[in-house]
Amino acid sequence: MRQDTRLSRLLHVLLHMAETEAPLTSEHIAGMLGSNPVVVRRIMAGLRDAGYVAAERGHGGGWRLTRPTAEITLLDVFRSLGEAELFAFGLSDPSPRCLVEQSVNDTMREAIGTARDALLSRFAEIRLSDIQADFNARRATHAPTLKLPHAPD
Amino acid sequence: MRQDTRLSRLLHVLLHMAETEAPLTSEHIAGMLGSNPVVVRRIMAGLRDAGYVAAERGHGGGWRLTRPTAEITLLDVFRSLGEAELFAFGLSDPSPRCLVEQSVNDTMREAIGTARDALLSRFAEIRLSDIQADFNARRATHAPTLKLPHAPD
DNA sequence: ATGTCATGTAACCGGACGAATTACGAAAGG
DNA sequence: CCTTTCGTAATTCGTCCGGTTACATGACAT
Repeated sequence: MRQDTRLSRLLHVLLHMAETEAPLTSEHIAGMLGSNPVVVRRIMAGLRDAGYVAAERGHGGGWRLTRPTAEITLLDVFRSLGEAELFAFGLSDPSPRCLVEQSVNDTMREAIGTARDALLSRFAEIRLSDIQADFNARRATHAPTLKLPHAPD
Repeated sequence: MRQDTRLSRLLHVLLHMAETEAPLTSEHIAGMLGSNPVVVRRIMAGLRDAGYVAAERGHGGGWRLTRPTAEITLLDVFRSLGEAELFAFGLSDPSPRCLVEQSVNDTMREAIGTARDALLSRFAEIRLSDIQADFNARRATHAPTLKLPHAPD
C-alpha cells in the first residue's frame, strides 16, 4: 500500500467501520486494503491515540469508532496519520545564507502556506457523516431494486 | 538532491543565471546544487524544451536564459519540471466499484482540485522578475556598505 | 487454567524508486 | 585535432518504506 494513498484508504475503512455492527479486525481491514495486519495496526495507532477509534482484544475483538461520524473530520484523520507532508515539494534549505535563495524561499513559503491553510480548513469542514450522506444518496440511486421493504409500485 | 526540492533549487539557479553575464556550465550549477552535471542536464532539459533556457556547447558554453525574467513564471518552471505530483497524497483507486469509496473519492477530488487550481494560479502570477525585485530590495537593506559607488554622506 | 484469538510493538528484510555515476557521442572553439 | 561542454542511455548504488517475523500482552471461551 503506497503511503500517499493512506488518507483515502483510511477514510474508506472508517466509513465501513461506521456502517457495521461488529468491530473490524486488523486482519479483515488488511484484506480490504490489500495490505498486512501489522501495517494496519501501525496506521490505526494514530487514530487510536487521537481518540477516534479503539481496539478490543481477544475473541470478537477488533476496531470500532469511538465517536459519531459527525464528530470526525478529514482534518482529524489526516492529522492522525502523522502530519505527513501535504505537498510533494518544499524548500531546499530553510534558512540559507544566499540572498537570492532567501527571496525564493519567502516567495514559495507564502504560496505554499496559503494553499496549505486553504486545504486544511477545507478538510476541517468535511465530516465523515458528510461522506456517509453522499454515499446513502448514491446507494438510493444506484441499487433501488435491492432488498426494498416495499417496492414503490 | 531530493526530488521535492527541485523547484526551489531550480528557481535559485535561474535567478543566478539572470544575474550573471557568462553562461553557467552544468558543472558550475551542479556545484551550487550539491549535485552532479549529468543530473543538472537532465533537469534543465525540461526548461530547454519549453524554451526558457538554451545551452551552448564547447569552450565558454553553458546555460543561458532565453527570455527576460518578467516572462517566466513559477508555473512555467514547475511545468517544465515534468508535471510532478503537486500533493503528497492522492486517491487509491480512481474508479472503484465500492460506493463508499466512490463517495470518498469525489469528496477528496473536490478538495484537492480546488487547492490545486488555487496554487497553480498563484504560481502563474509570480514571475522570476518579482523574486528578483524582492532580492534587490533585500540586498539594498542587508549590505549597504559593500562596494557603494559613492557612499551616501 | 489454558488455549486461541486478537492487538501492540520492535526488529529485520527486501523490493522499488530515484539520484549519482559511468560511458560514449556530438558539437563548438581554440 | 584536442579540449570543453552539452546530450543521453545504461548502470550502480542508497535510501525509504511497506511487508514480514517474532514475541509479548490481554480477553474471552471452554
